[in-house]
Amino acid sequence: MVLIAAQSIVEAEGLAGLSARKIAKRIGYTVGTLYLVFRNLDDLVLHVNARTLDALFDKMQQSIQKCRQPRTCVVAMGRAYVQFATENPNLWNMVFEHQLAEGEQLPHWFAEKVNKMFQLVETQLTPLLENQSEKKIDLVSKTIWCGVHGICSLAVTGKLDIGNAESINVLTDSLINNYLAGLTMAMKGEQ
Amino acid sequence: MVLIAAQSIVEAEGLAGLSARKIAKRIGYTVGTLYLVFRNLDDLVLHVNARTLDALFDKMQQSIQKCRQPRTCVVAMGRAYVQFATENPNLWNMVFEHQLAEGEQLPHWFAEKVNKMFQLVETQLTPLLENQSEKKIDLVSKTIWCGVHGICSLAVTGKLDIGNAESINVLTDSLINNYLAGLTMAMKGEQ
DNA sequence: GACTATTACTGAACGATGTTCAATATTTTT
DNA sequence: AAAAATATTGAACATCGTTCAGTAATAGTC
Repeated sequence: MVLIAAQSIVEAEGLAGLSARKIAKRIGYTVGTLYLVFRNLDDLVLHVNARTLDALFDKMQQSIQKCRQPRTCVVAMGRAYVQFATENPNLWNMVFEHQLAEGEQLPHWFAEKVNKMFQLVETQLTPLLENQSEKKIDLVSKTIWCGVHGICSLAVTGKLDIGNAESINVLTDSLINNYLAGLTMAMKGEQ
Repeated sequence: MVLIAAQSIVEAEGLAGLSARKIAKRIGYTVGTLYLVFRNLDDLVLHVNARTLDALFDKMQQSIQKCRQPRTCVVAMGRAYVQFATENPNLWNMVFEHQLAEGEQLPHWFAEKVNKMFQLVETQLTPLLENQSEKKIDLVSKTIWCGVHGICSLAVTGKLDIGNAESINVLTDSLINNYLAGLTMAMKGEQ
């Protein structure tokens, strides 16, 4: 209940519009009750973010059902990521906007969710980088995903004038396709 | 005075640690005075961010003094961007973390500063993409810069376990070099 | 059904936040 | 010295996250 209420507030008003009293009012309870369910607001936000990551993971998994080649699968996942971010800007943004207080650190189950998503990318990339070390595969998937994330990030927050929704896809396609092209070319050169 | 005080607070404690009263105390004034200088805290943060962008621009401009080839210049700028972000994580982070209230929108002089930085990248890329349209050059420079930004963003905020400082440079180099390699290959194929 | 133990929830309180503005102090001009 | 202009204050307001003694509701036991 709390999470659903918090989620809909964030969807409408972003992290800045979220407050304990607003959540409580929406579910018909008082503020104190929230602190019987969650340690504090940080903890609550973390759990909303967990749901967002789960939803994002599902979208990305769905996106690779119909593709055959590894390269097109990675592009499909990139587009799924972009689509999710642009369709749920406030929820997606909060995952990265939110920072824990000085002493605190991310719980392990949160890092695991992020890792699970990376596995998805790595799995697709592995056949493309068959005779490469695991370290190299890790490097490549992180590079690609950081890149896609950067495009989303600047587009969604409006810090960079990227243009309409389609031009975000153009950037993403360009990034993934050319990067992978350059990479496979470099691999052939090594052999 | 206000900006310098605010800057040093953000450097030490991040945007979350910044408050009007804390700035006032540091410069020996009371809160009210701040509102005679800036419209509100958003406005103040915007001006701190402007200084950060100026400093970043300088670093990037310095970084291309010693390079000859366009490709190595772009890599040098990427590394300069990464270095600045990792050396000034809180200041750099605030530029992207901070969001204006619902109705407000970024002043034009802020967008211009961002644009000026992009010009730097585009200028370096132009000789590499000689017979390409301006639109294409724009696409390429945005793709590269979004990518580099994504790497920095996830590394600095700690959302993704990237490892030591040097491995960020490895990611950046990999991104730029392979992307540009794939791109120039595709261009040759077209001719 | 009456009594107890357990759980669920309240709402007032605390300190800190951004923001405003009448009142006061300081400086400059006449 | 008086007047005008500028600079600064500090108390007030609404809102925020967070806590916790106290009350209400439920479940369990005899």
